[in-house]
Amino acid sequence: MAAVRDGQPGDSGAARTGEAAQVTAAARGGKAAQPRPTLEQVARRAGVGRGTVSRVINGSPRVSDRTRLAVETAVAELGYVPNRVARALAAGSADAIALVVPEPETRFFTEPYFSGIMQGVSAELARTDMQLLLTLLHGQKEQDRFAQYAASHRIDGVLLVSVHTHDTLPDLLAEAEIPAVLNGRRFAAEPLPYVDTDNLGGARAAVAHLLERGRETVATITGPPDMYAAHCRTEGYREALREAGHGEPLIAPGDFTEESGHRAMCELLERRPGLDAVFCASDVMAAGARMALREAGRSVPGDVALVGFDDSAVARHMDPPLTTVRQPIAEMGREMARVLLELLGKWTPGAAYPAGTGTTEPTPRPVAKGDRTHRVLPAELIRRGSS
Amino acid sequence: MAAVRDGQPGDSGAARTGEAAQVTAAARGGKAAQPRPTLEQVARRAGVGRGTVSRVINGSPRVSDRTRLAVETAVAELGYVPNRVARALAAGSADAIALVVPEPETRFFTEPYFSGIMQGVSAELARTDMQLLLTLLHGQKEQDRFAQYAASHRIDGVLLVSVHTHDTLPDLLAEAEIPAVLNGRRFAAEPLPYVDTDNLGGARAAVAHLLERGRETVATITGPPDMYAAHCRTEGYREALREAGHGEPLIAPGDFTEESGHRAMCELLERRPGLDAVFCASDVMAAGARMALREAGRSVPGDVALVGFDDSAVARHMDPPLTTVRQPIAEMGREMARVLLELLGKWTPGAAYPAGTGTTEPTPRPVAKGDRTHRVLPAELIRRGSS
DNA sequence: GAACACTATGGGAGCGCTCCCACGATGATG
DNA sequence: CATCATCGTGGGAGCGCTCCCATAGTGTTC
Repeated sequence: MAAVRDGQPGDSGAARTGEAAQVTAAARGGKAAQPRPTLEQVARRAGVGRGTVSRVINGSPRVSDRTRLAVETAVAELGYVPNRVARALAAGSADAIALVVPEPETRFFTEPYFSGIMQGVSAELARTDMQLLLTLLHGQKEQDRFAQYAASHRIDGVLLVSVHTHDTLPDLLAEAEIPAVLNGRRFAAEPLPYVDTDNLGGARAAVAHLLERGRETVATITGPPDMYAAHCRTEGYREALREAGHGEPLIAPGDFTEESGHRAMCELLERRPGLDAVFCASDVMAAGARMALREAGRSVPGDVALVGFDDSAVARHMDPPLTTVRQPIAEMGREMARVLLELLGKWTPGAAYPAGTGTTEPTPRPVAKGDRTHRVLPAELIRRGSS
Repeated sequence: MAAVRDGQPGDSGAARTGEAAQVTAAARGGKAAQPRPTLEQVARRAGVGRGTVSRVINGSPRVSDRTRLAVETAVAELGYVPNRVARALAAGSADAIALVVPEPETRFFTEPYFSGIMQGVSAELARTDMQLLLTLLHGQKEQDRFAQYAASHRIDGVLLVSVHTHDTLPDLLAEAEIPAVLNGRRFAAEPLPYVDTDNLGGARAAVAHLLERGRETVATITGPPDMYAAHCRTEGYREALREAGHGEPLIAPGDFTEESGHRAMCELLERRPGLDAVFCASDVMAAGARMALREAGRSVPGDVALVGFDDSAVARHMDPPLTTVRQPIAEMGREMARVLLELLGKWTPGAAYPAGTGTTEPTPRPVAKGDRTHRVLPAELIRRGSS
C-alpha cells in the first residue's frame, strides 16, 4: 500500500537536487536537447520566405493556396509552434490580459463568485488566443506598483475585480493608459468601463417579494459603506419600501462577513423585537443572521423571513434553504472579457479567432449603439424556503 | 428583465464613448503618445553601456558603486521599467508559470479548494518576479494541445491541478520536457513531482474517530475510482476498520457530487438499515447524505454520525456542522510553487528575489537529502457537531 | 503593345533585452 | 619592471517574430 511518509510542512532546510539542475538546463534557453523549430526553418523547408510563413500562420488571405499548403505541411512535419514571446515583442502587444484581485478580498475566495468570474472570463478568452494572467495584489504598496508593472508590456489589458469606492488603482491604470474593465463600480458615474449587476433592482425585487408575502416590518442588514454595490442594495431596499408605502426603513450596518450579520441581527432584534423579515445584503451575512435568530428562538420563515444576496454556496445549504438574489456571475465574467477585448480591438462577435492581420484599422467598424463599455446585468430572485 | 438598463441611484450618465477608442490606440504597439523608455535610453542618460545597465537592473555584483548609482538615478528619472517580453525572448525563459485546471472539474470552482491553491501559489510566487498564468482547459482536445502550447515558450513550468489516473497531460508535459508539478498523484508510484495530502491518514483518522466514539457500523461513501485521492480515502477507511478489528467494510460508490452522496446514502440505508455512522469522501457528498438521512427520518448525529472530507464551505454551514478532514490547502499551493521554482532553479529559501545572474550554473549545489519533489502534507480532523 | 492595376512573395529592419567576448585599467606577483 | 589575474565596462550578436517595402508575376485596359 502506498505508504504515506515524508512531507512535514516547512522542512525547507536543504536546497535543490541535481536533477533539478538538469531539467533547468533543458528548460532554459541554452542548448536544449530538442531545439524547437523556428519560423525561419519552416520557411526554408517549405521553400518560401519568412514573411509568407508568417502570413499563413496568421491567416492572412494574401497567400496562394499552393503556398499555403506547402507551409502548412512544413509546419506539421516540423511540429512548429510559434513562439509567443517573440511574437509579442515584435508586435508590441502581449497577447495577455490580467485578472487582478486585491488580496484583502479573501472574501472572494470563499465565494463561488470569484470562481464564476474566472470561468466566464476564461471561456470568453478561449475564443481568442489571449492568455489569462492572474494577479493577486497583496497589500497596498503592491497595488500601487501594479500599474507600472502592467505597463512593462507584459499585459494588454486589465480586468479588475472587487473595486472599492476609494481605490486608486483604476485611476492609476487609466493614467498609464492601460485598458481596464472593472467588475462593479466605484460610484454611480464611474467613468471607466465596467460590468456590474443591477444591485438596486435585485434588492428591490427581494424586498418587494417580502412585502408581497405579507411581511410588515422588513429590516435590512447592509454591506460596507465603501462598496458601491452595498450602497445600491440598501437603496433598493429603500425604494421597495417607498413604493409599497411603508414607513421608516430599519437598517443595521454589516460588512459582508458572517459575524457582522450575526451582530446586526442581534442589534435589530433588540431595536425592533417585532420585525418579521430581514433582507441581508449578502448570503454570508444571512447565515450569521440565521444563527442569531436561532439563538433568539425565532423560527425561519415562521417568525422572521430571510432573504440574502449572491446565491452563494451557503444559501442552498442553509436550513431552510435561503431565498436570495442571484447575479449572473459567469455571464459577468464573460461580459468583462468581451468589453476588454473590444477595447483592445480584438473582439469580433462570433469569430473563433481575431480577424486576420490582412486588413487593418481602416476597415469601418459598425459603431456600437448605446454604451458598450458600461454594462449592468440583471439580477434574479431565487425563491427558496426562508421566505 | 433583459435590457441593459442602468437603474442605479444618482446616475448622471456621463457617457464618454470616444474615449475607449483613444485608449485602444495608445495601448497598441503603434506610435503611442508616451513611448516607454528603453534600456538603451537609460544607458545613454547614465553615460554607460547597455550591458552595464542590464547588470544593475539584474543585481549583478560586478558593477562599481559609482556606476550603479548613476544608473539607478537614470532609471528613476526616466521611470524606466524593464520590458519583460523582451527580457523573456532574449533570456529564453518566460518568467511565468501556468496553473492548469482541466475544465470538466467544475467541482473545483464551487469549492474553496481551488481558491486556496491559488492563494498559496500566488503568495509564493509573489516572492519571485514570476507571473501566474491561469489556464482552464475546456475539453480533451484542448488538453492534448496544451503541452505544445506550453512549449511555445510562454511558460517556464506548469502546476497541474486535479489529476486523474488516466490523464495523459502529465506525460505529455514530461515528454515535452516542461517542468510540471502535480497536485495529487495519478497513482501510488507517481514519478512526476507532486504535492499531495495524506488522504489515507486523514480518512483513517476520521473513521478511527467514529469508532472511538462507539459507533459500530461505519459505512463509507467513496469518490470516483479514477481519482487516486478517492482511492486512498477508501483505503484509509479500510485500514481503520481493520486496525479496530471490525468486520466487513460497508462501501457505497459516489463521485464527489451532492447527488451521488444522496443516492449512495439511500442505497446504504437500504442495504444496512442499522448503520450508525458514515464517512463520506467529500463534504459535498456528506451534504447529499445528510439530506437523504433527513428524508429517511434519521437524526444526525443521534442515529447516524457523519464525517466528511475537505472542510469546504458547506461543512461549517450544515446543521449540525460537519465533522470533516481538512487539507492544508493554501500550504499545498505554496508547496507546489516551491517545488516548481526549485525545479526551475529559481528558488532560494528566504530570498525575496531570485539570485542575481552573476554566478551561474557551475556553482556546486548542496545535494538535497530526501525527495524534495514528492511531498505529502498531513491532513487534520476537524471535530464538529455531526459526530 | 504599352501603361497600369493588382496579387503573391522575399527579405531587411527592427522590437528591447541578455549573453558574452574583448579591452583598458588596476593591482598583485615574481 | 615585466607578467598575469582580475575587475569594470562597452557593445556586437542574436532571441524569433511582425511590419512593411520592394519586386516579380499576372492580368486588364485603352
